[in-house]
Amino acid sequence: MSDETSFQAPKGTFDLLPPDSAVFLAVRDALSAPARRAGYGYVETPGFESVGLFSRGVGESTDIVTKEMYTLTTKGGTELALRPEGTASVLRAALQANLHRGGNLPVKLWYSGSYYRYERPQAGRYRHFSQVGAEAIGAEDPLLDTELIVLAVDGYRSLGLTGFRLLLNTLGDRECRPVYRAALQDFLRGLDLDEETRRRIEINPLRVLDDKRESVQRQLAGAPLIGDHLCEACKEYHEQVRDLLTASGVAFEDDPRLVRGLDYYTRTTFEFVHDGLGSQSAIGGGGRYDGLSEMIGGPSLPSVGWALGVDRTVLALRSEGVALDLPAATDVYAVPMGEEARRTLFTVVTELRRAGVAADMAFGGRSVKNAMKSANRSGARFALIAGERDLADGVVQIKDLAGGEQEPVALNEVVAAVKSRLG
RNA sequence: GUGGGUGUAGCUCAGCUGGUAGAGCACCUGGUUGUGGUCCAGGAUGUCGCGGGUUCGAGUCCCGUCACUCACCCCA
Repeated sequence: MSDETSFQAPKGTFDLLPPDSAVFLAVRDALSAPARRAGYGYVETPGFESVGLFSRGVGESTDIVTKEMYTLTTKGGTELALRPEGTASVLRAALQANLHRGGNLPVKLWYSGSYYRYERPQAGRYRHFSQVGAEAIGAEDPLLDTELIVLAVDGYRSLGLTGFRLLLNTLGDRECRPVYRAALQDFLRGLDLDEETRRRIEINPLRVLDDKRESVQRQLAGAPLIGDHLCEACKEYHEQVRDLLTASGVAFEDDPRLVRGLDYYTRTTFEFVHDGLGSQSAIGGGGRYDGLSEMIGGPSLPSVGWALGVDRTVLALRSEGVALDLPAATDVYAVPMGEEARRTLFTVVTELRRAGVAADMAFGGRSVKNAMKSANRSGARFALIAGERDLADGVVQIKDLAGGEQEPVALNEVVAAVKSRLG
């Protein structure tokens, strides 16, 4: 569009710029706050990992691994991939640092960052996106599954989001899932499906269940469901999760077709969906992954976690018309008239900042009218105005920008006066 | 990977069956020689995405191309 530069953000990416960027920061903060209050510690892992971590962890048969990864080969020949999701990396980091041997399981971690998938962009789906995640590693306890779900719900609610639903399912474990898988395959092989889907039946038949094409869904009407094939342990576990959620005041919908796109999930899976994202619907999702640690070479560490989409949550908020109540970035804006005033007010602004007051001023020798306009736009509650006459009297004018009242304050009392007015 | 839609001022968009470009908002100046937000008056702004074709003449029609966008697929 613009000829100002010949470069633009790569396809499927977007820049976060003021003032909207403040909303993203606030959403990121709000989504992680419940986890931070619940004993989850911050973890940060590299933006790229060995390709093998994802192909083994996320699953060879998933679309994420087969066609959506950005891969690269280092000069030394190492195959790396930009991370398409967070769980595998976080578990790898925990294993590498032996966090699970500290004796206090589960290891609870939260994180936030950028993820990359090579897909065709569309509303709510980007090649570079942002998630907040939380993982509880090394404990098998329905309370923990419930805790995570509650934390996510609290995060959404704290933002004022109301139009989301929680879909819940269980995928069974290594006992009952293979039996179900075989039964499902038998059923699916008898259907009229395209080539790629037939291939999927052999590799990951559960994924066929959440195919959204109507031609496929119509044929799935009589498909065997995991619920009828669960072993006693899984059935019991799932019932407990359901009861605990209800007791926690969290509404959910049982969705026996909910599979999710990553292979590592076992037992509890869940997804937060919202209707305001165009064709995309998930604003967050997660589940239990009791076998993942072993899949990437670690010990048995039953775990559960989720990832919440920051961009998608912002879209969901917009679609609901929710405006976050963000405080103005600037409390006080200084408007100097003349060179001496510029120096004096700069000193005052610096003092204010050091005293913890968000302060800014007009730079570049602009006209008073212009500078006052900037003061107004900054959202500041007060303007500090000073020219030769004021400085001669040893004062600056402090003006309430909402009401318009203005009064002089002695230079050496400005910080105290501002602080008392700001409350 | 496969389809559809759209590219005109900083932004959102209008521009009829082709006659050489407009609105609102934003911006700038002045009314207010040291004061914003309201009001009034005035002002600047476009290779009409790019390339080619048809035509006396193309923002408008045709072809190509690029970009953006929505959907399939997939997921946060």
